[in-house]
Amino acid sequence: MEDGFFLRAYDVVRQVPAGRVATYGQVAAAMGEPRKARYVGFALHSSPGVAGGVPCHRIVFADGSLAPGFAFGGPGEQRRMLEAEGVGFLPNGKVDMRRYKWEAL
DNA sequence: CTTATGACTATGA
DNA sequence: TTCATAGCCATAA
Repeated sequence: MEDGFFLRAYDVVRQVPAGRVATYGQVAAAMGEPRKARYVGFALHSSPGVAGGVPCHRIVFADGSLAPGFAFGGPGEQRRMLEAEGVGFLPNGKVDMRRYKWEAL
């Protein structure tokens, strides 16, 4: 498996508590490189999954929308997982970032 | 070496 | 409001 950037990405994502969400850029920023938001997504694509300690379902777009098209079996699946953790969604189908956006302490 | 691509983000129409 | 485009940078060919 890839190491370095990917492992760092996993490490950051792993720090996101349940019931919280983080954006790609935010994870990248936590790694010290906010310009690599795209790689965070790419790393999550290659991630071992939730079972591997990488809750990729907690990572969303900057506007709170979920990953397009594919994901864990469908965006509906991702949303369901987040709701199961206590994350609330807005009427527009996006995560209530104002309330659930994670901040690196 | 250059070109193409991508689970992003910001900006403009 | 939604849609399209540009910029970002690592990896692959």
